[in-house]
Amino acid sequence: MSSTSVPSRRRRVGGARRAEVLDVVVDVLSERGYEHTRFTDVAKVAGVAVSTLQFYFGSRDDMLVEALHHSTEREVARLEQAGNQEPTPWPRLVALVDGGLAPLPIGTWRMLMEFWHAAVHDPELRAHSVSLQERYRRPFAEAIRDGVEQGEFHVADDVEDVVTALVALLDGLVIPRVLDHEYFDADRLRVVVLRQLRALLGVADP
Amino acid sequence: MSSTSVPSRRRRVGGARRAEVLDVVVDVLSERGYEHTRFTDVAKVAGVAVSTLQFYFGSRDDMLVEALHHSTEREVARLEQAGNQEPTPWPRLVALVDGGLAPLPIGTWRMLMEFWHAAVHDPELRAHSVSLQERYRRPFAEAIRDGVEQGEFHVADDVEDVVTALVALLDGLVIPRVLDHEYFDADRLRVVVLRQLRALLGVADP
Amino acid sequence: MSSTSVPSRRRRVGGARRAEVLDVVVDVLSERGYEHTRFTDVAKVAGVAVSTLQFYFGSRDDMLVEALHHSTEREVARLEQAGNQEPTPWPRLVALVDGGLAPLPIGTWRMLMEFWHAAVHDPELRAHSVSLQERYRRPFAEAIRDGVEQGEFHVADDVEDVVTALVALLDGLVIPRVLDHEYFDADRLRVVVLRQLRALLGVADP
Amino acid sequence: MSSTSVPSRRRRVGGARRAEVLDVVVDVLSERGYEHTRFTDVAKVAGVAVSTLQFYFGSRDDMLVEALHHSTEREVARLEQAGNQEPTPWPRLVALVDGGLAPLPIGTWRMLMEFWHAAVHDPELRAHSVSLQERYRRPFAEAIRDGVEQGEFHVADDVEDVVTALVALLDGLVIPRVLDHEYFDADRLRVVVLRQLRALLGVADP
DNA sequence: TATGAATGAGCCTTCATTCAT
DNA sequence: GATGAATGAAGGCTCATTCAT
Repeated sequence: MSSTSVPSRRRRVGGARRAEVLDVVVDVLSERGYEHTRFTDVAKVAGVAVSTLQFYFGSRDDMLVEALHHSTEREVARLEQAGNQEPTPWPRLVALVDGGLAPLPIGTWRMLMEFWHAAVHDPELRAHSVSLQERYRRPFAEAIRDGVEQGEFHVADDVEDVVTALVALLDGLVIPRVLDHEYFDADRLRVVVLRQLRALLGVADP
Repeated sequence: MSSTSVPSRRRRVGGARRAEVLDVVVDVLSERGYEHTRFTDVAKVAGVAVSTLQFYFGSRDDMLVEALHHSTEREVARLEQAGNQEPTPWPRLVALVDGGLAPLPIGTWRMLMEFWHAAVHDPELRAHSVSLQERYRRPFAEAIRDGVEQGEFHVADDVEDVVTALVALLDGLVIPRVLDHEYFDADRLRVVVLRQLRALLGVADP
Repeated sequence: MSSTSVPSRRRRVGGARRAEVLDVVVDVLSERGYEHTRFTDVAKVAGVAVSTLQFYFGSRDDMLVEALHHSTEREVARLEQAGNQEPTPWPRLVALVDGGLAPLPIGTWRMLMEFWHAAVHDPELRAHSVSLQERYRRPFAEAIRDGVEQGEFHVADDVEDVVTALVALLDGLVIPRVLDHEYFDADRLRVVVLRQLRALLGVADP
Repeated sequence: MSSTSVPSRRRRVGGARRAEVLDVVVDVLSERGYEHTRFTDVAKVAGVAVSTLQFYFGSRDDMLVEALHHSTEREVARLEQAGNQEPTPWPRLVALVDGGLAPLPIGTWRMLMEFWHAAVHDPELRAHSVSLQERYRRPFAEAIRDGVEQGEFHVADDVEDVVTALVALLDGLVIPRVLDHEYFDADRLRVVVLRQLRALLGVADP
């Protein structure tokens, strides 16, 4: 649905390079973290002057927030995409789980964490996190509801709560991954998560 | 178990107030976040001079890291404590889950998030996160292993992976809680989590 | 009399809008003050691009100085005009005083103050202030000299000093007016100033 | 009266040097003007670090405003002082006029102009200018009222208006003085001003 | 003629840190 | 043990200016 990105306040300045530079911002941000991303850092990597960044984005905060929006937007879109490939409920759910466990560049997951953290301390980002989470949950919820309606799934609890738990599980797995904890193994976890999910949905083991 | 706190070389100066002030640091830190906690902020709340803080803790980073250690230490201890109250595996697991879902002051959970985030960008903290996570996982792992040995639980996957998933689920639930997302409801989630857990462990529904 | 305005080397580029824009510069300048008038401010009000202003006027200083010249020029012309309407000395003086106390838009008076202030710190403007002041004083001096020659006025001091005092009085009244001090009342002041003037010139009260 | 200077908001920091430095600020300010007085300029002259100035005064604006207050305060006090030396009305008025025409360091007069100019664009300073002007006018008004009561002066207009005119005259003379206009001669002007004043007050020529 | 893109210089401000008391 | 004075380093921001179109 409406992937029509950010209705940002500025964004009527800058030439073609602006878009490229924004991607650089995302990279640097995921690398250094919100609070440690200086104009200088981005400027150096992007090969533009600091004042050019300000010309493009306004303030440092505006720049970082736009990068945060941009990248989270992209992730949600990626997930929605993943879900749309499969027509039937269970394979669709599996695809969604795989989307949440995919071996993407580590920066992707760090960015997520940056977003959560930044949102804790910034009301505007927190508000965005609400709408973002809604969109993030929707594909899961729809797949489960479809499965229930088609008699394929049998859920004892409220679907929303199941989604909350499922998403929390995927989000929670981001943490050991980003912190590079040894015990984390995406492939083995995938098995566990899916087994757990089958149990919750009353789907027979394969 | 060795609660050998703070393995650091940090000094041990300052009078009795030092301990009180450290608690203030924790509060301010959970409130403002690592990067936004200035000496001034703490000084104001604690009612001491900035130079006093430096006298107590050394540098700003030393102060914050000590606060991070202090509070995470406390949380792990709390969990170990919770597990020790119950003698049999399943009630012990339930107690541990309840420990992870407890309606503690929101600052407790924010602190956890601060820790994760800070650890991403600080090697020393990352190292600490490894040992901390080990201790955090242990009570869960032990309870499950006990249950398996006693024939009470039947686990299809590696126990460590089950623990990873379980802890990830609890950690992942910290996020909507801290971000104050509406759909989050600890009580209902508790039911879902426990049902999920029973399914994984082959424990009959109550 | 030579109204040889703007003795500057400043360029003469730009279309018909240039003149209109110059008036905008005057307005903005009187509103915001010399030091706080940015290209951006003028551009916004004039509805043109910043680079257009630079195209018209050159540098920021050039623009502002030209505006200062333009507006002071206009004021002096207004005064000369006022003096020329009346043929006999005393009515002419009265007209000049009225010109100095006229209820013009407040911007007019603020501009005067801007000019004084700017001239203090800019040698070129200071030089201009000298020639400007000369022309400003002249109508007063001529009227008084005429009155003396015609035996209508009797002056004990040097006429130039009388003019200095008279102009200082009018200029000094600009200050409470611009600062919007309550005690300032142009009508009542007019009576006082004229009485004072009659006393100095030995003119009988009406 | 109540020369109990500024009830400033900060001012509880800084050692003994603070007072000395404040005088430096006044000097630099009168020399360079409000808008062109940088921290750097003051720091260089005062021989302290920029951050020391900020430690003393807070922001650049706070520093300059305090300097403005400080110096205008001093001037008003000087005038009140001058008036208090003479017991009888006319000599007292003469002393006040002399105070307004005194050959003080040019910085004193430039400062006055800075103050007027700054007050035009800063509401807080404008408010201060009101109270300051009140105190500035008072000695003049009291001397005149005393003279009237003692039958020494005979005033046709409202005393306040006479004061307005007199102060305006003195203020207006600051302009050519600061702009260093050639025709300005304090001694000769003094004669004119006093003659004018005598005429207004019905005092016989000496 | 008129303008948007891009940039560099200059300055304020924040903040941790050092030092003397 | 505890604190105030003083400072240097670093970064964000404003703004005029240059350049290509």
